[in-house]
Amino acid sequence: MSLQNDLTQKVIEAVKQLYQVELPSVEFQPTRKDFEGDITVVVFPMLRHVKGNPVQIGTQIGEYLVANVDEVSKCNVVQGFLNIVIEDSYYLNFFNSIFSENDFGYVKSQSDDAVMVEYSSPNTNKPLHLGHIRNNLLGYSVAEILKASGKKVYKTQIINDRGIHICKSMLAWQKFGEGETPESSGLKGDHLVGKYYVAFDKAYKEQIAELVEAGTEKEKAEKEAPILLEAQEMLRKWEAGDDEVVSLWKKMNGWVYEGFDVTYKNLGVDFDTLYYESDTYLLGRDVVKDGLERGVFFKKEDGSVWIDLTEDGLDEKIVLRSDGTAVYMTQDIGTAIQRVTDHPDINGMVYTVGNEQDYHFKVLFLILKKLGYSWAEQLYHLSYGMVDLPSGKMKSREGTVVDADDLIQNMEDTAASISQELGKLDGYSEEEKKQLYRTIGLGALKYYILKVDPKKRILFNPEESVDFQGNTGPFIQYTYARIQSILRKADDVKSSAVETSLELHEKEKELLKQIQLFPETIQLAAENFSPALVANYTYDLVKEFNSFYQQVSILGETDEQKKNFRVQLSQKVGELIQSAFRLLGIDVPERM
RNA sequence: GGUCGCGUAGCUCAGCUGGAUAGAGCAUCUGCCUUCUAAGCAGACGGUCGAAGGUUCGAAUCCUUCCGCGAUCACCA
Repeated sequence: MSLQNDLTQKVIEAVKQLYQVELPSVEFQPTRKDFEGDITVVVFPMLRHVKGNPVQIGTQIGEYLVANVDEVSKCNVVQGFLNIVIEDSYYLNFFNSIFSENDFGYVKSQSDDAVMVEYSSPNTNKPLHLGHIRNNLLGYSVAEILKASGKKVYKTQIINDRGIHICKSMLAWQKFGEGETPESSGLKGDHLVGKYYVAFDKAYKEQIAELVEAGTEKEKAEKEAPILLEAQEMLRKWEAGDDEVVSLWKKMNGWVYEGFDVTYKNLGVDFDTLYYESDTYLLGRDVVKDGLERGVFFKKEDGSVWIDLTEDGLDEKIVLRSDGTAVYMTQDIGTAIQRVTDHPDINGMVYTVGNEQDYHFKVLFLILKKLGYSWAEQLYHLSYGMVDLPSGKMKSREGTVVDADDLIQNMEDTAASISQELGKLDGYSEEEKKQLYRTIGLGALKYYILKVDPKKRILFNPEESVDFQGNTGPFIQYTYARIQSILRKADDVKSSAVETSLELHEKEKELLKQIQLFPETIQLAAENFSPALVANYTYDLVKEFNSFYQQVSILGETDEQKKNFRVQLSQKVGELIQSAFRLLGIDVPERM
């Protein structure tokens, strides 16, 4: 029951009365700041149904609305735009109706269907970096937004714990590690394993160079370097279940998981269920065999199995090797089906994976559709742009990465030094301060990443670092802290309803309009899988509040009614900031 | 070469699926702290929305072509 719906009916009614024509719809937009009014009806589209000049039509409709709709106090027409002024009492009524509502804007009833959101899904041979951070923040936030829009959500990740990459780390550790453990070296587990991944690559490159020196062709050398052959042998042993290899694998993966857990905790992300590639990599083969019988797939002479997607504008794609083993695609088919088996209420999945895999997911979704799964219509690849450095792509092997743990620490340090300079934290214990620096540092980082459209690539310049002023997380957190300060001083916040006869200040009215937009913002963000919409909404809200705060005295107001309303309004804005930021996984501070 | 994505102020980004004079932040410059937190507010400066056509009363937004950047086209994952 929004104002717009009401007005739509009234405008249709007006046109029917005036011109005996039934309009299919009415187009609205917020009134531009330079004109008087709150909401604007665009007259132009009506010209298809009503003959006449737009100004005249607008004027007549406006007169009708003023006469027949209580909330409309006056109207004016500029060109083909009918600007409508809404009564203050309408906004005050709206405010009263939501004031005591918790989590205003969230849909509280939960759908029966569930959505599974996959994100993170790292390899277990190296620590997480800035690219993973974008992935994690996006996935987590989209999951929270979907929840707030009324969906049941499972958060998951598939951990790529097997394959040649982890064997490389294992082998290098065996060769050069001398028994080093996280305990013995004090190194975080994932960093320790990553160190040996880099060591492997170094040794591998040296061997290639030696072979080339001795006259081998480069391409051949890359395939025949002894250390690579050893790693491949190790993978074969792992697949055969060799005790020694498997136990080393378990040990080193264990170190990595401990390290990841710390990073996830620092980032504030979590998962409901986990899948491990070592459990799922064999899945999918039966499905392919079944699909082969049903003619979805076809077999080539060498025994490999393919799907022909040329009619869909794609190519042929392999789904089973000639030796009968699974490829990446087979696995993903199997895993998807497994997930629905495990959680029968799933009707839809979101895969948070970089845009370099656009093609893979296009194919995957198409295959699942062709296999006839009803839920295959509800799959979405949350594709995001890479995070690049000024020097180019990040590469773990070459050490040109922005490490996740380092970056988080960095942000906290910056927050700490700014905070200390400002010196507003008298009375805070060291522990409280540390907590606050973390809140602000992470707030800056998370907002910085989430405010941009997922599709766009981000160029991250470590030198310039992330801002703390302007359109940033700390700016919004600061506004929240200010509001809390007011609320602490206004010890007697009345929860009683506000008199609807109050005359609104322009800034108050703008704030109320912005508040009204929150529910639809959440829905829009959910439909578009875009945390950026929530971030930008919050920024607009906060800007509006700061402007209000600057121009209007809250606690200094002598009229008790007005003062009480302003305090209540501030409180509500604070709550909104908090719940919007919760959707982004960002905390808000009581002081800063 | 085929396919997909991106291109808006010096820099970083918005622009609600076609509406009025394209908006913010950073940077530069100017004001505002004996009054609720100046990580703030108010203002100035800054644009042929990559280019050219087309559709429309109306285009940054939709269509076509071209240019630039990126990704992808593996019996790797």
